[in-house]
Amino acid sequence: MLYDALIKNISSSISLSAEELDIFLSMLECRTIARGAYLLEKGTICRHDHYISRGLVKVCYLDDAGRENIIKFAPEDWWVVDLDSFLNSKPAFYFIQAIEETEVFQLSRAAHDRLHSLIPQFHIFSNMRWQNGFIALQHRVMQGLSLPAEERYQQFLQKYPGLDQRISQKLIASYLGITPVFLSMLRRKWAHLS
Amino acid sequence: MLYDALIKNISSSISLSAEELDIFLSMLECRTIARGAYLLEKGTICRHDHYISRGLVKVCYLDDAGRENIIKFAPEDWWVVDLDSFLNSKPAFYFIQAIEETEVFQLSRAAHDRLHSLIPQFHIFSNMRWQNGFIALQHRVMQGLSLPAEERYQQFLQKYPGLDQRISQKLIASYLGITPVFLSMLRRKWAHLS
DNA sequence: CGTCTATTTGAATGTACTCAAAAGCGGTGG
DNA sequence: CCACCGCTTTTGAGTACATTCAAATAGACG
Repeated sequence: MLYDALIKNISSSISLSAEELDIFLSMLECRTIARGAYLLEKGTICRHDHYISRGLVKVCYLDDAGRENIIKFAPEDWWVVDLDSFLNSKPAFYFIQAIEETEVFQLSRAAHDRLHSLIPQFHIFSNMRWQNGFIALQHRVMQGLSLPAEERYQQFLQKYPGLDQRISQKLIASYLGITPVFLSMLRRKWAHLS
Repeated sequence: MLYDALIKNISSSISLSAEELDIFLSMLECRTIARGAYLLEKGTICRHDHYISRGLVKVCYLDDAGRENIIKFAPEDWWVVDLDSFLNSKPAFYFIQAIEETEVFQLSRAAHDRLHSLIPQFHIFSNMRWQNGFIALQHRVMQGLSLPAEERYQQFLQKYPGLDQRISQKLIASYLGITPVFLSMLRRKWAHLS
């Protein structure tokens, strides 16, 4: 069924009754966005939380020099939002763009709030989500500080298995915080060694 | 009073009744640790969540080369824990050490769980804490990827006002992900420019 | 087939590191 | 009070990692 993966996703942290599940599902809007289209544009307010049911998006920001930096990929079964913008109704610092044609279930801020007050279990779900998100992100800070690009690439492969086959090197380089030119040089070196 | 700052800290996200506050405070243990002593040692399980009421600690890990890297400072009024270790009873990857003589209020995992089931508002508090933590950390990932050391230093000053006066350059360098030698060179350059 | 973008390659440059040594500074004991 | 010890900071030289700019090549898409 359409919602199978999402239900499984939610159920890994909380157990909802059939009615509660219905309430939750009824709040979702389904949307399909084309390759290259934006789920969130920089400077606008992030009005929805998104669950990716099919496809792939990237979360990016532009640095002072105008270069695009990818802070996260979200393939199937990932949740994605600009948290600061969503919670605090601030203009988004990040933008979210589809790398492939993507299908999302989205939850508005109003629905999100209603959900938490109607079904307190969702507080637990949110807790899990952001605590785990924090742990994963801390791990990434650590890598960024101490590992050379070569090992960050390995970590990328671990975190997003198979994703290297789905996206361009340019995007991988942007995620790793190096230039595509330098990534290309590394790959040549690796090819030579094997 | 002893708990004033802590109560204010909690009250910024939730409103507790006097009884609830009593329950919370009664669960805390107060502890003083000497300069250089450990609040958490690498490899042991992080059994407490800590609120720093006085002093200053650092959260670090050792990289493959055995170098110490600081991922966060926690001065007065900050909370600090190795979340992954605390939640999942894993051996801690990080260690937490006092830079100055430090006084903490600590909450055991059992107390933490009891608190959340007795007073559901604490779910909201945790949510706030980790969502805000996530936002701040994401900001740090971003810096690590795209900003040069010089601008990371500026961000450090903003995040921890006055802390540069309290700690050695060695520690700042470790937080910024550069060597003390290189930081010293930067400072010479800055002094020359002004 | 032609156009647009991604990737590769090369050369020159810049940023940050290592190693080594000297200088500064704070605390301790005689 | 001074001398010494250990640790931090500074300085210098040489090196490694990653960047920029530019140009050539390869791929993808209409």
